[in-house]
Amino acid sequence: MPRIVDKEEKRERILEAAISVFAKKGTANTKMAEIAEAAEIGKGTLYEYFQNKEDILLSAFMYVLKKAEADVSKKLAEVHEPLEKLTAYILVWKDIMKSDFKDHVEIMLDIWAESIRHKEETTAAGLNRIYRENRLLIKSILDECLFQEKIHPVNTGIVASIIIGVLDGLLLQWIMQPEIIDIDESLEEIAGLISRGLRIRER
Amino acid sequence: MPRIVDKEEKRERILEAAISVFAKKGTANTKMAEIAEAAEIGKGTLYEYFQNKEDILLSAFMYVLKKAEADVSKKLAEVHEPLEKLTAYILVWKDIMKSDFKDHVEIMLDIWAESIRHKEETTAAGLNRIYRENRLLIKSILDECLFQEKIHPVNTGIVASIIIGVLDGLLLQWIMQPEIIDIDESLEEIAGLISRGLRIRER
Amino acid sequence: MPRIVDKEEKRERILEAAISVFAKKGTANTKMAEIAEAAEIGKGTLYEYFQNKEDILLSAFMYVLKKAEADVSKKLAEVHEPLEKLTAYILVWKDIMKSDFKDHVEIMLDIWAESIRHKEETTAAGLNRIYRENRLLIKSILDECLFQEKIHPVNTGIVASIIIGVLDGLLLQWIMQPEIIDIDESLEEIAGLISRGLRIRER
Amino acid sequence: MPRIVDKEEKRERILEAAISVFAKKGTANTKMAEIAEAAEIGKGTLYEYFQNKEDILLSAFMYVLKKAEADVSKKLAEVHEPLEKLTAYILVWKDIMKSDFKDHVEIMLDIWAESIRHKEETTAAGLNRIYRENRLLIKSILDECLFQEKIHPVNTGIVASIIIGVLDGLLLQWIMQPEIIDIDESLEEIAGLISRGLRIRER
DNA sequence: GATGAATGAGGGTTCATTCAT
DNA sequence: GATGAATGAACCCTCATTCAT
Repeated sequence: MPRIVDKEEKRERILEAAISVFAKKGTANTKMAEIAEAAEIGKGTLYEYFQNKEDILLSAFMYVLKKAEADVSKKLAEVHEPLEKLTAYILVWKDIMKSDFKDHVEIMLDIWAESIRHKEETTAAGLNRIYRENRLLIKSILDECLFQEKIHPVNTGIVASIIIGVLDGLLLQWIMQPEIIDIDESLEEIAGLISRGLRIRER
Repeated sequence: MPRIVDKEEKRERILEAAISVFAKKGTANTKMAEIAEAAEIGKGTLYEYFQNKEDILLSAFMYVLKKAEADVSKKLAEVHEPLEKLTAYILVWKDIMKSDFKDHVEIMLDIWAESIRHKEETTAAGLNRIYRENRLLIKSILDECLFQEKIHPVNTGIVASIIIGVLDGLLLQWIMQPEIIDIDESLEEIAGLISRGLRIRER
Repeated sequence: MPRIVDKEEKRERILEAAISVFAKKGTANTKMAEIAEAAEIGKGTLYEYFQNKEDILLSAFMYVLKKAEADVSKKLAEVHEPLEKLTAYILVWKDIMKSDFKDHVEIMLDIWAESIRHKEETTAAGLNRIYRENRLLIKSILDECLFQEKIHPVNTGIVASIIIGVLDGLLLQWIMQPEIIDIDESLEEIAGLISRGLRIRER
Repeated sequence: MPRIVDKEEKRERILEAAISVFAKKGTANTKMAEIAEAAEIGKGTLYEYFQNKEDILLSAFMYVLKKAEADVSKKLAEVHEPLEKLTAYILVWKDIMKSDFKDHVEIMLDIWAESIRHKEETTAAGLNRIYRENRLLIKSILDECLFQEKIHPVNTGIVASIIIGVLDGLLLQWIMQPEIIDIDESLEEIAGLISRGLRIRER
């Protein structure tokens, strides 16, 4: 009997190696040989675990998102008051951003760019699903706030997009100019703005 | 000196052709031959006007930004009241987004992604300069608002980042899912949020 | 010594699997993995029974020829009159052609092509031996006919080549356009032509 | 203006180089780099004239056949008596065989083998067309012989197949064992056999 | 003995760039 | 100045073979 290998675990090891190379070189400039070298396996072995480069890229992307999603749901489950949930959501993203996600985001940009062009295909579908799910999540939190009369009446769907948008947008600026953007202070300011903009002041 | 005008004009014609191909295919998947064909010139001629592919990409990028910048300054010059300026800024971007800029943005994502990796180089420098300038522009508007006691005391630099961020972030979502994001309504809601969040209510 | 029998039998099972894959895909396009799968064994096991791909190909070829040769000698042994032997020879080949040999021939073409280039090597030697033996077989039949004054005086060696040639040639056409070539009628016509061309009419 | 090139002529130069390499190495073992080297051009240039390796192979094949076809029709045009036409047909093939066609045939075998597997595709279609056309040509000659009562009544279609078959079959044997097969004598014997087998003896 | 995970040499193809005309 | 024919470095992927278990 041949070598026994935990295929799933090795697949993840390869993905993590791939992600670090993608992040450093850019997806288009990353050679299969480099991924193999980073994963400390032979070039050919990559093809035992993935169909081709595209498949590695997509898988890396999904891998990153799954991890982030897991973080988010875990943190949100700890909070119950809806307005606090909103704040919690923003703060989880702050943590994710400040973790190794920073590297990951660099890949996501490549995939974003690619997705925009191939709007119908699987990669784009994955990204779109993520956005949709996050919008729905935030919208449901906002709806609950609204139901409990904690916030002014607003189009909660649109505000959800806006909240996601501001997180993405700040992330971009921070990635490009980390020395200029103070991510902690910025996200607190956002939380404040949203509070003041949305919350009904109790007297 | 008509020669020079001709040269410059042809360069721009090539850039516009390049942009449309970049937008359709993605910068990495765009071949020099395709740019040449779109510009209705010979492959070799490209090298009379640009040093190499990289140069075309960077030039295309700068070309797009210059146009957008010109739009912004023209519109802002028409308004004088600082809070209105803020609204005007947002609305100009709405117009830019809804114009052919949509194609351009798809290129910018590629360049964004590339810039993030080559933080020190010219391309990234260009992008960073744009962000810095826009942040400063908005900050100065906010500072004026503050000086005139139109808004609550906030860290105007950070709020500037946030405003740019939310515009970028919404743009991304809109590009990917134009049928879901209502860009007009969203931007109005943003204006509202910022108003309510910042403005000092006169009695 | 049952071990040896098992080994030999497994070898043949592998060969038959290999032949069916070679026939379907062509020798050059057949992968070792495909042979292993068809033989329902592991890839590595192939190398327990054969030195390498080349060895499998050559062995498959020899295996096919041995079976055909056995058929021919068995049938010829049943006939004794020399002119009838000639007809019998042709008819055996008709049966062989119409059996699973059709698949086998597709392999032989590959080997033919390969043999032509490596005229000195083993594969070619095998093929040449077969041709030589068959020519000699037919020549001896013809010589006997001649001795018994059943046929006109001809160069029996050359006529032997011609008879083999026409069988090969028809086989090729039939393989390629089975719906156009009626192999039964054709071979009967050949028998007729040879008869009329060679036989001395008794009065 | 760039280099001016007779594309059609260069294409043929490449084909002839390709044929000589195919003949020496076998189609499957021939590397694009080798073809390029033989044609004294760069590897990339091959792709200016052909879509891919397959295309070169098919084109080489057609090129060979076109030349042979031209030879045949030219020779047949010189003869008018139908029985002589038959002999002429056989003798032209003898000449073709003895010319550089020998190399070409080695390629044809590869294509034959490949065609047999891909019965529906273009390569096979080309080969089948050639066979059909040659069968029809010979059949029409035989039909004329029959009409002029020069030969016994036979199924001319089948006899046409047989004649082609015997030429192919002898060619194969001759290619593999040129020192054993005397192609001149063999073809004369064939002509004799056909004569005696078909011709009505005038008294 | 049997296996299939691992490998890397090798080959087809692409494409930015050059340069003769 | 303009062109596109020519080029070859570079890269993705295949697959025969090895070898640890």
